[in-house]
Amino acid sequence: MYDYQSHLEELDIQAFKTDLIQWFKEVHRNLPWRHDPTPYHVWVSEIMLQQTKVDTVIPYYHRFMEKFPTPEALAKADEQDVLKVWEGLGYYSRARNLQTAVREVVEEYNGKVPDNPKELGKLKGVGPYTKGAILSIAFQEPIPAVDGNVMRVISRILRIEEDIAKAKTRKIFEGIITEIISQHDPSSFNQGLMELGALVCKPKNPVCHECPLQVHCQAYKHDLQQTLPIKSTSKAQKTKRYAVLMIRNDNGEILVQKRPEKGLLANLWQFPMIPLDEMDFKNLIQWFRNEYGLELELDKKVTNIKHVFSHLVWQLEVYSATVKGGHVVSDKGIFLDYGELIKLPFPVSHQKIIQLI
DNA sequence: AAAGCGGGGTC
DNA sequence: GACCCAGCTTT
Repeated sequence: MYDYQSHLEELDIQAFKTDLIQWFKEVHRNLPWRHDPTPYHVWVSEIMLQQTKVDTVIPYYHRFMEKFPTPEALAKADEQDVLKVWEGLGYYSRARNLQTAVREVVEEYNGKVPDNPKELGKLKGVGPYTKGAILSIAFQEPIPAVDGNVMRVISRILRIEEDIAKAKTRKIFEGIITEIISQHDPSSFNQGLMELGALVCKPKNPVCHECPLQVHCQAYKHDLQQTLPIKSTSKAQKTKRYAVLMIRNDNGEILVQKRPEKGLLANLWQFPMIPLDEMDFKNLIQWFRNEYGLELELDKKVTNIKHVFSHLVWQLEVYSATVKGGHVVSDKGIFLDYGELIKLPFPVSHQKIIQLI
């Protein structure tokens, strides 16, 4: 393993800080959560930005703040309404954990977001990165906020060849940032590293000729900017096949059901899905009779939908069908008309099916 | 330490 | 297609 410690000792930390912060103040993007960086604003934005690009987050952030402008407003909201605002953003446990944590802040901390690592880090959904981001950006505390950008930028600057996919590698970067972070403006320092990672020191084809830190960069010096950082690859996803049923009753209402409160797409809604690897398609009518006590009449296959998640792939075969009668169906589902149905949060894969109605 | 957890953009 | 994104929780 290459010795990056010598490069850290070699680094002109004062010039590095100055160059980074000055660049950030000159070119930083005008983002909505930067207008008034209260702890609540920073918190919500940082949760939304987890594994999600800035451009994707912006419209969600506006809608979220319009609907839940304060911790108190979010605390007393219905979880289904929070999920509806989050609909399409993904990683829905972020929204549920955020509300859980905000409720704790309102009840235990009088609505004030904790300004110390110990209490902040206990909040649901607030991990090492988010804790550091809130403390540095909202409270100007010199705490590292190490995300993928920071690991990439610092890997290149100091020629670090540790595998950034490994969990323990993050601690190496936290140690380095703790040593070099600006005590005077930790907010601009941390945001500067991330902004640089997003705009200049990109994963592929970094724009080194525009980089304010070029003179400090070991990767540039040795032409390793395309090689670093080192990141091991994850294994391929598995594919699961489902039949998805668009079932209308006599009133033209459609059967939907709420997903379980844990696991994939928790507490979101969907059209009934039958795993085709576990059951033969020809048994579907019988299965539906047992499950719902209704006589299903299949109409036709409407379409196929392939939906890719980070860890698996859904192959959906969408069928239209009808039942006689069928108004209320216990906790396994409910018949709703279009106007009622679109008030509920659906995953994107099933939003595509709603479009077919 | 590894797996589970979304969805969209880029190359 | 593969990669990656202002990561965290659970196992």
